Amino acid sequence: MTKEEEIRSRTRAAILKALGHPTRMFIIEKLHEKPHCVCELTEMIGADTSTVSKHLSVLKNAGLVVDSKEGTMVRYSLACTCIMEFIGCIENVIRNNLQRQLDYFT
Amino acid sequence: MTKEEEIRSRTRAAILKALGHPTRMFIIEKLHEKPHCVCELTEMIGADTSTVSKHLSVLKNAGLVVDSKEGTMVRYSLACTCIMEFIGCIENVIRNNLQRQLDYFT
DNA sequence: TTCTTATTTGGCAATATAACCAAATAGTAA
DNA sequence: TTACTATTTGGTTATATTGCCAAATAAGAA
Repeated sequence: MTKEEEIRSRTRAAILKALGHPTRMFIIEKLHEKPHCVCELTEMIGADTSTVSKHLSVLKNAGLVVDSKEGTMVRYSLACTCIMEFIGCIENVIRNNLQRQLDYFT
Repeated sequence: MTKEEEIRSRTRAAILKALGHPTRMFIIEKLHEKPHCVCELTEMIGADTSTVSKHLSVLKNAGLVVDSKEGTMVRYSLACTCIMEFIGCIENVIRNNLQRQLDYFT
């Protein structure tokens, strides 16, 4: 593994890692529908506001969402629209995984 | 968040999480080129064989790679070909992230 | 300036992850 | 059956992540 390959892998993994949490995946799905503020997302998720804020921070640092101030409220939007397209592809993997589990118990 | 939404997010996150490590991203890239056995990947990565084996296990459990036995050797192949397509999209995010950092220091 | 609302950050504890090493397992050759 | 090679699994330790709570910060209204 060359230094370039390591940096490339590390950089990519950092972004994928940001998506590797249920709450953040939910946020991405909701932002794909339309932009939301922290309090809206917090209400839908049902966790502490600080927890939601931290997840948004992770996504923002990864460059997957962007924010914009509107008074005291911060509105978050999806910056990388191909995620849900990729998720569509992931559904096939999920389906195959479930089928494999089903076959295992049959 | 309904129960369905939670399960959906959790399932998707589990797969994205499997991609959230530099070594596993490297493996995905190499398997995209052509199938490899553990010893080949271990040589390229430079980590312990057991470490590489565990990473492969994570990817296999996520349904992203498949394996096939050939004598004592196990050959791993990419099962989800759209990953590298998504990585292509991620390159834009990475570029934007770097640009943002550059702007910050200028 | 003070108060209110929204958001972010720090601290802490619990949980999860990842690396190496050694041992165990699996398949093939002798 | 034994020996060899490749791979997987268990144990351990260190690090990273995540949730909640409390405190701090930011923006606007009064």
